[in-house]
Amino acid sequence: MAIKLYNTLTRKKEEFKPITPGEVKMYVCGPTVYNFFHIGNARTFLVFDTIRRYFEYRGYKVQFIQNFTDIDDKLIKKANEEGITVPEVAERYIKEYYTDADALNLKRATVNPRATEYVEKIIDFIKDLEDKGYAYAVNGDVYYRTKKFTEYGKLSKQSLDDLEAGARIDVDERKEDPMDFVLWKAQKPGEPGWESPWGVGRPGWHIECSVMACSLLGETIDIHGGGADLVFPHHENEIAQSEARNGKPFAHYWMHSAYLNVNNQKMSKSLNNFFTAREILEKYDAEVVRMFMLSGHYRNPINFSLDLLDQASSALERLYNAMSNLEHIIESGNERELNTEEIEMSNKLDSYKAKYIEVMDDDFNTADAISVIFDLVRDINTNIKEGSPKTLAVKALALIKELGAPLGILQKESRGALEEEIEKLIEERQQARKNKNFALADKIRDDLKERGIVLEDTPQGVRWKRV
RNA sequence: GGCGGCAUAGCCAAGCGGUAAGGCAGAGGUCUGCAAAACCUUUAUUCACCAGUUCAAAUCUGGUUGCCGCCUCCA
Repeated sequence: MAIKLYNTLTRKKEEFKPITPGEVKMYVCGPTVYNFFHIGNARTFLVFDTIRRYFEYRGYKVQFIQNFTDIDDKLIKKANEEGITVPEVAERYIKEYYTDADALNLKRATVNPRATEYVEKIIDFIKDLEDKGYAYAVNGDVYYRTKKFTEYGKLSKQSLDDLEAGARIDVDERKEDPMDFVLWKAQKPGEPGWESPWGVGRPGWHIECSVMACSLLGETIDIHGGGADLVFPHHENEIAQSEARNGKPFAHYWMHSAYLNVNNQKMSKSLNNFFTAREILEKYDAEVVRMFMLSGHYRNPINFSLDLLDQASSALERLYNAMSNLEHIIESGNERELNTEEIEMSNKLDSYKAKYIEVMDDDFNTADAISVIFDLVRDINTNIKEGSPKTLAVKALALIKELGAPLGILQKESRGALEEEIEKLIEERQQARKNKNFALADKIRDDLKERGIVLEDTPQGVRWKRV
């Protein structure tokens, strides 16, 4: 069975057919590095990280490119405010990006290209557009001639005429058409600039993605992704630039993640209603954040709140409890052969994996995938208990981890070994219980709890976990 | 004005033509020295509303209401 995904370009779910068999070339628009990223940005990063991991899980080799926009008005503004240079601002927030992205357990991209590393190529690209009549220069600025690209609007399903009707008033009069957008900006006093055929200046925003995607992945790529707010104009413009220059489709599939809202309103830096990923990660484990984000479908908006994070945390805990229980079964090590029922259970485990793949193949339905894991866990909790054969428990535990991996959850290391001193205390408590000295037993249990070790008594002996 | 999305239990959320997944929270029970964990039972005759199509609709069509987004930098 093949993976199906929703293509914004066709507004339909389509079967994924790679350009090169077994490979996925994907480009995802990354952050403008002038600030910490917020939890809404994190959603997009997380969604595409999961999609990438899932492709890998299904055996694809994925080339995952995510750019850093390191030259733009906001960086310049920030640099001026802080009295430092634009490259210093970029350097700082790229570093901060990695800090937070790593904390969120986002897999590192194959390449994180930066716009400023591609200025030469950007200039060449714009020159090509100019040669083909798709670009024109005015006093050091260069604009894209949207009217000439007849398919303009095909991604956002907007027609140029309607767009013009709704355009705001502050139209630059040097443009031939209000919808033309800037490819190259002439340098203003105090701004960084690069030499170009049109004078000193810097790239416009949209051009960098066209150029970097093309340079690193080729003229046609498999998947281009980003947040829903990039559909228009950013991705529309990328298509116009790339297809005008290369004369072939830019990306086969366009994928967009829905917003993360606060009180049902888009979280954004301009609305100033955001939480940074960092401040959330101070209070919540990255896995909890992932659990929360992936509990809804990536194309549906989700509302953000601390209460929902708490719910996700409780849900995750249920999963980890099951894993912890399996570890205990494995440690107590019942080596016997599987009986008929257990063989049946072992085979049944495989059916959960099949179901998981089925729902994930269908446009990355992580919500369903998580529910499959919960169904699996309920079955395991019911049918694999103290006294079950070790091999069965090993298989069950491995499966939970396997299914959690593409989602970036349930990968925490096992509990590890206990310190000798604590083992002694547990032993002491067992003695106390045997002697019905429950006061002492409970005191030891409470003390250990203070130290982060929770004890649970089972018929097969005491079970412990770290909290 | 143009384009688009959403409305499912107390909360979150999947399902998108075959008779309401899953999680959180709550209630009762089993187990336990007490706990914890786990399990069992329970919580939507019903999917914003009104028509229609169909043997069959939360799912399709038309309309109504409400909310949100893009068209301007934004993930």
